This record gives sequence, C-alpha cells and structure tokens, in this order.
Amino acid sequence: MTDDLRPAGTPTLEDVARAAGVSRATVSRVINGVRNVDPVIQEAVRRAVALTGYAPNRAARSLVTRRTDAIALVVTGAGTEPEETAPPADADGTEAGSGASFTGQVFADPFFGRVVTGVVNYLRPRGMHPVLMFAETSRAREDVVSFLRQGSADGALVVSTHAEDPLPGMLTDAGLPAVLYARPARATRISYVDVAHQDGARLAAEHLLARGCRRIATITGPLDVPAVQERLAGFRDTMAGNGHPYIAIAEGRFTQESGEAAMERLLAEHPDLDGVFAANDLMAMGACHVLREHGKRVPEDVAVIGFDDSSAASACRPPLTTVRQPVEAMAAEMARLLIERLSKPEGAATSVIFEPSLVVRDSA
Amino acid sequence: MTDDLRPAGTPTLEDVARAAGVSRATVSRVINGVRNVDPVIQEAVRRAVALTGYAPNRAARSLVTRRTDAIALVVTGAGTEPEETAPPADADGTEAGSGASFTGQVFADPFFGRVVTGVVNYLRPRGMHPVLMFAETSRAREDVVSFLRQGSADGALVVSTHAEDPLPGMLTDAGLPAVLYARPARATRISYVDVAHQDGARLAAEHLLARGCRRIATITGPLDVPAVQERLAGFRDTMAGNGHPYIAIAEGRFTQESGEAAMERLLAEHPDLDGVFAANDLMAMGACHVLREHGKRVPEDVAVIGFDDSSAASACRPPLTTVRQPVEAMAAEMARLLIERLSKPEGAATSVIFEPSLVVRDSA
DNA sequence: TTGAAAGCGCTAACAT
DNA sequence: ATGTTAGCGCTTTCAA
Repeated sequence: MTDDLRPAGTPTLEDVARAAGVSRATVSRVINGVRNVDPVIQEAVRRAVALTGYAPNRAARSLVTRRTDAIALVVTGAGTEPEETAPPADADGTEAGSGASFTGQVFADPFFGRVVTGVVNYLRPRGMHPVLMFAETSRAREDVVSFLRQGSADGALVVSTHAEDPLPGMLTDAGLPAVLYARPARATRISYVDVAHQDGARLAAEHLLARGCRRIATITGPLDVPAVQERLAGFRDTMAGNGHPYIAIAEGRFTQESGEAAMERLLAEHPDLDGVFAANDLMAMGACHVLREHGKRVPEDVAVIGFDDSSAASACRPPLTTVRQPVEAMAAEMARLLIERLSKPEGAATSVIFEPSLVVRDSA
Repeated sequence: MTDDLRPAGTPTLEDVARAAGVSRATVSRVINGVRNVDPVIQEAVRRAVALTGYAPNRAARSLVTRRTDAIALVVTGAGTEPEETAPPADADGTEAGSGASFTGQVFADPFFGRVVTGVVNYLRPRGMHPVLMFAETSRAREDVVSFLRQGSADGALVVSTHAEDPLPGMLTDAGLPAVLYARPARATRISYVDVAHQDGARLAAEHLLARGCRRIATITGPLDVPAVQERLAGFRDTMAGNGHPYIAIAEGRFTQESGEAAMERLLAEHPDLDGVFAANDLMAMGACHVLREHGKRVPEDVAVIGFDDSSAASACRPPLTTVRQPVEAMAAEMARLLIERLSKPEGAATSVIFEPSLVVRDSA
C-alpha cells in the first residue's frame, strides 16, 4: 500500500521522494544541483522524476527563496505626456487611437525590438523571463511598483522614452532593484547603461565633412532629453572644431513623420544644404523621403546620416549610413547589472557606457 | 507588547491583522473583496493596510490559488528552421547574426508590436501580465512547456510564424491551456483567432481591378503556411471570377528583402505589369522600392496593395493601400479566449474569425 | 460575520 | 551523505 507511485494530480516532491525511496530533501538537492549527493541516489531520483513527470512548483519555491526568476521589462513614455485621468471604459485593445495609442506606437519603433532581443537572450540561458509592462500613466506606474512589491518579479529593467520620467525615482524610493536604459535626467542612485552620444555624433559629423559636405543641418530629438542634448553638443562641437559650423537645427520627436516635417522646414530655409544628421533612423528615413520628393538625390545631392542602426536603417532605400548603438549588447548588460544587484543588494549603482560605431551604407 | 505595529521586513497579512485587531482571515477577505465583512471592520483593515504598507505576496497566494495571473506570450518561428543543436557558447545578445538572429528579426516585423499591444491592453485592466518567450528551437519549446508545467504562467498565447509548428501540439498533449494566433496547419483541439484571409485577398483583387489594373501579379508568403494559401486562393478566385486571371506569382518570405527579390523576378518576366498584390506590407514596401528603381511610378504605372496594415504601411512612401487585419482586437480576443478557458477548463475549443477591411492610401 | 487551523509545495537549517 | 522538521505567506474550509 506504500507502493502507490502514481498519485492523482500533479506530482510533488513528496511523490518523487516516495518513488525514489528517499526523502524530500534529497530530491530537492538533486533537482537544485546541490552537491553532496550520492551518484547512485542521484540517478534513482532522476528516474523517479522522469517516471512521475515531476515539475517543481514555482510558487512554492518562490515563497521560500523569495525569488521569482522573472524581471519586469518596463517601457515608459511618461513625464510630460497627457495622463489619462480615467482609463477608457473598456480597454479591450480594439482601438488603436484611444488608450492604446502609447502601447501601439511604442513597438512600432524598431528600437524596442532590439531591446527585447538583448534582454531575452541574456535572461533565457539563466532560466529567467521578462514580463512586459508599459508605464505611460501614473496609474500604470503604480501598477509597476506594486507588481514588484508583491514579489511578482525580482527587479525592473526600465526603458524611458522621455525625460523627467518619475518611475525610476519611485522605484528607488521603494527600494526596488532597477536598471535603466539611458541616463536619467536627474542624477539618481540607480544603475544604467548608455551610449556615448557625443562620440556618436562626432562620428557622424566627421563622416559628413570627410565626404565633402559643407552645408550641414541636423534634425534633433526632443531637446529635453539628455541623450538628445549630448548628440547635439557632439555634433556642434565637431563641426565648429573643423571650422564648418552647422547651418541649421530642426527639432523632431523621433518619429518618421516628425523627421519629414523637420526636413521640410530645413529645406525651406536652406534649399542648398548638402548634408543632414538625424538623431535617429526613423527621422533620417523621413528626411530621405522628403528629399526625394524635392528632387534631391541621396546621397549625391544631400548626404543623410541616422542614429541607432535600427531595422529602419537597412530597410530604408537607400540603406542608411548610421551611427550604430549596440542596443542588444546594452540591453543584455542592463540585465546583467540587474541580476548582479539582486545577488548583492548593497552594491553601488554602476553605469556602463558603450561606444557607438559608424555603419556606412549608401545614404552618406 | 502586543502593540508592535511596525515589524521588521516586509509586512505580512499577520502584521496587518494585528494592526487592525482582527484575524488574518478577515484581512484576506477584505483584500480579496469577499463580501460578508462588516463595513466598519473593512475600513479598519484598509487603514491598517495603508499604515503598514502591506502588499500581498504573490507566491504565497499562487501556492494556494494555483493561479499566477501571468500568461506566456510565445512567438514561435519553428518547424523547418535550422535547429541549433547546441546553444552558442555565450548567448549575451551581442551578435545579431548568431543565435540571436531569430529573436532579432522577429520584432523587426511591426506586426508583433500590434500583437503585444492588443494583449497588454486586454490583460492589464484584469491584473494580468504577459511573459515574453521565444520558441524557435526544440530546446526553447521544451522551456515553454516546462515553464507552464511549473505553474509559472496560467496559459499560453502562441503566435506562429511558420507552418508545422510543433508547439501547439506539445501544449495540448501536456494539457496546458493555450490559444493560437492563426489556424494551425493540422487541425487540433485548440482555440485560435484568425482573419478571413480569402476575403482580404478578394478585397485587394477587387480594388486593383476597379482601378483599372489588368496585368496583375502577386507576391505570396511561404506557400506552406495555411494563411498564405488562403490569401492566394482568394486572390486567384476573385481574379478568375472577373475574367482577368492573374499573370504571375512570386513567393516571398514576408521580409522586405524577399519582397524586393520577388518584385525583381516579376518585373523581369512581365515588364508591363500594372498591379501587384503582396501578402504583407513589408513585401509590398520592398516591391515599391524596386518598382521605383525601375522607373515605375506607384501607383500611376503600377498599383501596389499590401496586407496587414502594419506600421510599415503608413511609413511607406507612398503610404500603402492595404488589407487591414485587426491585429490588436484579435490579440485581445486571444487573451479573452485563454482567460475564459482558465475559468472553465473543459469548454470546447473555439475559433474566432475576424473580417479584414481595405485601407485605401496612395499606393493603389 | 468572524476566527482558528490546516495546508499549498518547497527549501534550508539542523540533526544524525 | 541523508533525513527530519520548521516554516515561507496566503486562502479556505470548518466552527463558533
């Protein structure tokens, strides 16, 4: 009567232990790879596991280890955005134009695909998984905080698309482990990864100058974003340092449409420009379209350089010469930093800056 | 001595109960909104919760409720793909060309952004969250199954990019709740959502014919995918029914590059074609580029129609006329079906088919 | 309506 | 090297 090896329901440690003729603790040790277990018994346990079809219960394990092996991957677009005071009556995802607009646009930017890739590739071999969250409203940010406070995830990876995002502050205030993509607008005790924006802009400016451009303009991102300011500074300094001040600036919002509008403005003011540095690929792509509409050839008449090396860069015709941000590696590093912090919670905040590189294609 | 309201560590139900002067059970009832609790006590409990800064522990809750409120959002690209026999030595996401290639490409397709949007918008108001997973190798598929078997998520939403994906079968074999995006190649007892591909293709064909095109070709997706076959059938039947058989087929792989290559082949064979129906927007975009390179104007010389209405459609110049697939709504419906099944596990598998619509922009 | 108590399945001392 | 045991924090009968 003690030989009932096929109990009802999903098998537990207990069942495996019984089948293997050992104690729960021993089975646990084998499963978690703790040494000091007789090889013979190990083998017996493995057989029992296979026999019973045992799978460890994550909730039970989490309850005692206080780890979930899940991390929140949070995309935030907050700060100056209009906050929804009340959520839409029925947020069923049907309308792309209402409450869904933020989440809808976010993943239209190929940049995020690369972040996801980098994070997943780092996490997966480690048995960890990302939970996707958006934090565009104050309500959504609270949700992220309570999600973490409930121990639903071990920490957060935060990608902000705007400056002055309150989420990082909320996270640190709550003592929750987090790592950011991009340096926050105001200095905080929080780890982040970033790219050397100034160097990237310098690469772009030098390339434009080297190919003979002399009337160069730039399309920036939103000027309140630190990264945007740095790119602009790097560009400006390089141009000035070479005795060829840039001729104009137009501010965009990182979207293709805003890039098109910016290019129109630039062209209206300076019909004779011969080079454009855009602060991201999507805007560079928009610029290319507008230039062509105006009968300008790229790169013969006007050279265009983008930033990021997102999938938009290679998809563009002509393919974009661009400043490559090693997004996947940066995202992986974010994950690494977070996991490191989980193991030693009192470590200092670290920031890791990556060097961009110039990818020369056809547009410049 | 019983008045110690600020115990060390994160507060538990016990702490709240003590602070409110009631039992754990009562606090639990209040927090879970179970009725039959004296309003006065409810209020006291709420105050105690605020005072202690209590947040329920998800692992403990899951352990007893057997629910995690997490669902796996799985993107699969398997079947005939080369399987990695061994994972790359260090999968740190640095290289986009190695083991990272699948995950890297997937989110470059703007289609997935819409799926994520629809899923998140449905789940979020319900306190649920998606865990992102890729299942491109046999190993990765096993991981998905064991993830679910461990109770790390309540069920799976599966988006297959290829036919003959073994994952749905594995899931149903293991008795795990799952819902698919797109009808599986071989019929299974599994719920799915899909779009009426034939109707979509008909819309495209009729539009092309109505605008006067008479030498129409089509760029299909991989012909082993059921959806692709249906689109082709709908297109072919409509053309034939109107007395204008299509003039050529070129098979693509849903990427922009494959669309370009297909267009080149088509043009080589039929330099005088005046209309193209592509099975997705990315390929339609590639077709537009090639047509322009060949000196053809779109839509004046050649009209082009895409499929999906992904962000690529509006980003394209000219903006693409396309068959809109209500992806967000379909994704939300997937989530709804899954959650429904979680509440009544023995319900029959359901399939929901959505009607596509024609979005007329500039390319046709 | 409220409380007491029994687990959920697992890990980690501690004892042997 | 292995077993015993005490919880982890919560929900949920069952009594009162």
